[in-house]
Amino acid sequence: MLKHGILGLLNYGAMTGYDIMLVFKDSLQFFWQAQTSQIYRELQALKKKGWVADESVAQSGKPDKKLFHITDDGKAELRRWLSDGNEKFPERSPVLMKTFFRGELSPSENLEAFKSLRAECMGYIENLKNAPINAKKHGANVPDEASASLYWQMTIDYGMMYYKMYIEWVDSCIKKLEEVCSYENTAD
Amino acid sequence: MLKHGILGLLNYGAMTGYDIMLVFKDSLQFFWQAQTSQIYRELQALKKKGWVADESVAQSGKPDKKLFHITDDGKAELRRWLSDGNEKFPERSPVLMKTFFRGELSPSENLEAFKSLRAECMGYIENLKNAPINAKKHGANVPDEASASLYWQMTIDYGMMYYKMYIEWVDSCIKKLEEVCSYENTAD
DNA sequence: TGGGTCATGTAACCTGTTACATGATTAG
DNA sequence: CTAATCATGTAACAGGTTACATGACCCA
Repeated sequence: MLKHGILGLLNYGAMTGYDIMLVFKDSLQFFWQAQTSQIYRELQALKKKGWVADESVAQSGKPDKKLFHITDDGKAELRRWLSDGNEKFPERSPVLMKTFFRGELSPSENLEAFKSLRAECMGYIENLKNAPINAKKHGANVPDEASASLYWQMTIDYGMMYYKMYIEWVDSCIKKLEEVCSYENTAD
Repeated sequence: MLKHGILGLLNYGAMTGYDIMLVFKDSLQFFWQAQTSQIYRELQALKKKGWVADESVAQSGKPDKKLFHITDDGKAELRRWLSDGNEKFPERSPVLMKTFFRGELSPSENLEAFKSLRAECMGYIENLKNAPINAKKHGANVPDEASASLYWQMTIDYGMMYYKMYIEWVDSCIKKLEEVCSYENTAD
């Protein structure tokens, strides 16, 4: 998965591992986070497969950097991946896994957990609002032609709809738990 | 993650690896799928940590089975995990990763991909509607007291809201692509 | 007699996480 | 002088995937 993400980024232009890390942080982090160490490892794996090639570039006043660019084989692989059907569902959710078993804890403990989850989601929405600004920071490394930015916008739309739905769900859980907690209090 | 899911299930009662696999298939598969081989491996790991214990049970006309049950240490670990804050966001989305790079393919190819994604989601919704029925198939292995089923219902609610949101999103993508495709046709 | 269900796993591999390690320049 | 930024990685570990392997019973 990460391999193809990197391939897709290099398809926009040559980049160093460090550049790729920055783009992930600013533009893809809301649906995929990647560790720096993993990016460098995947870059080596991609090179071994012949999908990317690199050249060292000396810089004055900065350490040398390795510029990676996509090869013809890499482009072919990128297109193969894109054409190769949809990714399988469902996506794993650690949050739901925990929710499923919350019967083991008290309603008031769970209520607190959902409240903090809500606050976290609000933060992510704020973050997403800055996505268009973030993307402009590295103009060259991110799609700017109309066709590419159309799809980039789709992912942002998804993020917004997703977090809004998430907050609605969390609110419905909070409501249910507040009811349970109020029964408990009146029973005392 | 899987470790704690298994621990949570065993907290409802003793089960074999095979039982656990069935519960995953019928009740948790919409937010977590687990391979049989992985379940058996995790069971061994859980045993090594002293969180579960097993006993062999001979059966007439069937192979022997290993019944696993949770230990006191296991219960303590389950509660520790539940109390230990929320799982980190965001969850990874392979579908969004692919969407991001679709500029490389033609709008009509992408339109087809979204249409098949839509059909897939509809199937998942139908499946989720059967979740309550599926859960009854293994009564003993799934929560039935009011407190536990409250949380189980929350995960189903999430699933429903999630897939509805997903279909809305896919529809908005389809609409955008149909516009682009119609421009292309009139330009010919 | 062939497929489904019950029942258990091993081995190799791939992907992701965490911790550690280095070193120069530049801005406050 | 110190923290941030640019720049590159290694090692160990944890978690998930795929393929393979076995064996008995039951039903059609």
